[in-house]
Amino acid sequence: MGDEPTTCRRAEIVAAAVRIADAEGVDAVSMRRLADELGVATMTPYTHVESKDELIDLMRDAVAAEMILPEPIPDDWREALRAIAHKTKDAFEAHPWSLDITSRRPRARINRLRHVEQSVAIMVRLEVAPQTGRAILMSIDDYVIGYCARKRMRQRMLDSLGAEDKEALHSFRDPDPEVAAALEAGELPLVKKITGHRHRKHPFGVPPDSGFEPGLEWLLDGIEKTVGAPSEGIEPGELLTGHDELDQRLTRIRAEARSS
Amino acid sequence: MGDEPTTCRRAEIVAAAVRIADAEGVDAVSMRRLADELGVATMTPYTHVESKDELIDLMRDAVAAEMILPEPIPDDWREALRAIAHKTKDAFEAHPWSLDITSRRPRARINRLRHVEQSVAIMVRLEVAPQTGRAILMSIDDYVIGYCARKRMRQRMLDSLGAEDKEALHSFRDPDPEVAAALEAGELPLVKKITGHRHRKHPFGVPPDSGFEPGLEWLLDGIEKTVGAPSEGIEPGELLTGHDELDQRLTRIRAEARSS
DNA sequence: CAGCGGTCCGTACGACGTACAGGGGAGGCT
DNA sequence: AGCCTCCCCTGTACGTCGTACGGACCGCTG
Repeated sequence: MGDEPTTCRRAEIVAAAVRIADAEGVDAVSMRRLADELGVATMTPYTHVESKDELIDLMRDAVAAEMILPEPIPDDWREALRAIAHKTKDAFEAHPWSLDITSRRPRARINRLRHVEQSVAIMVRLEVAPQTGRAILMSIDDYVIGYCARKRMRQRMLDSLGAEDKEALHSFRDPDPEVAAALEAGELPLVKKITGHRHRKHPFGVPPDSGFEPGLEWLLDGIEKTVGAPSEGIEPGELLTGHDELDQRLTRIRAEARSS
Repeated sequence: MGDEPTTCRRAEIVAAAVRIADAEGVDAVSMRRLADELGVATMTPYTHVESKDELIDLMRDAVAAEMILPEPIPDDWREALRAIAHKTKDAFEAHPWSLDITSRRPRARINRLRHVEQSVAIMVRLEVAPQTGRAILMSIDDYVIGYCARKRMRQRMLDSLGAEDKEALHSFRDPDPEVAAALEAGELPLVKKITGHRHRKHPFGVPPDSGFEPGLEWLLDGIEKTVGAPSEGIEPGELLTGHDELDQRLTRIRAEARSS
């Protein structure tokens, strides 16, 4: 008992996969390439990893490890949430591929849970209602994820423009026939104005990123308005429980367990 | 001139692809399956669509079409932004697969531009500084995307739990050896409390969704604080221009075009 | 009539995820 | 010692994917 067996092997495999993804993009991560990287036969990784799907899940959790804030966490709730948000953003930006892949059967893994633990700890000190605490954490997470995802797409747009630049003239007037027609027809006047009325450069510019901070601060401002008037205190154990179906089931099961 | 050729064929192909994705998931969308759906040979769709990558881009733009708000747009900026945000969320939720796929070379397509046009129109009436307007739109977009992406992942977690339920006992004690060990060792006390201390059910519950509205309203609250004190008026054409590299280049090019 | 551009088809190739049937070595039994 | 069992590793093989390519057909214009 307590042998913790495959763990270190898994960790090596995942680390190799992350290394490949960082260096060559996530498309380069195939089981064969991964096995090569590890110096083993093609099928060997399957001894430690259930499927490629699980590998993806583990790779994403490896990124989640970098979202964990080093202690001590700031006392001020706003500063603490901001720090976590930035740390999360940095992790995504360091491994942008993690936004391009999704596991078909994701599970709660250790590093994501550690991340949750940290966040919940902040809410517990805040003493807001459970639902409010949940909503605060999730809204911030959502914003961060969305920001990183959109920024990632923006980067890809720039990359593909850059690639087409080399082909010179071709890129000028090959936006998309529908778009060109719409611009010509006077639909999209604002877009047209914004991107320049002549087809200089790509007929649409990729708008500059307006940054991470403004949205985050607005969100925190809005939250502060709510938190300013705190409701009754909470039992931490209630923090993530609520009133959807699964949750009711879990609550019921737990109650039964307690009474038996 | 003005023959608008392949458009309708492309539209049919994309519509078929969307139909398959809605009914059977994106993984079912292969070029062979798509060709079957259309009653043509495997390679025929390639006559109208450059690659599968472009198909993905077009499929996502098809979803973007559903983000467009029917006129008239509310006069109140806050109500208008809220309406667009909800419409966007609804579109993603109607086609959740669009969050699972990414085109490697995305381009600005007609429906996304129409969506941008609508959003920008609201900002123009607001008369905030260009950078502010951009930041407002992007922060809301980011939040919506993040919310939908996270909700999507949550759904998949529930699905896979449901699938494992059928396998009865197996699902109870097979969370992830690392997670089990951490819970046992007293790391993650809050997570443990939240999810029930015994391994009844999965040792972690999937927390209930706290909903779309709270975060959106907080964000709007924060924005309202900024908008309340408007800066100098703007020229709409400047709205999406700013100070990153690409943008400076575009601005310069436009200035040259104007002075010549 | 020939030529040509656009649409459609069939075959074929390389890469992918992974099922499956073995091989070999370490540890616990008799 | 001999044997059995379990685990880690391996090689081959199958089905599916995206798509390159060469050719067939069809309605133009010359």
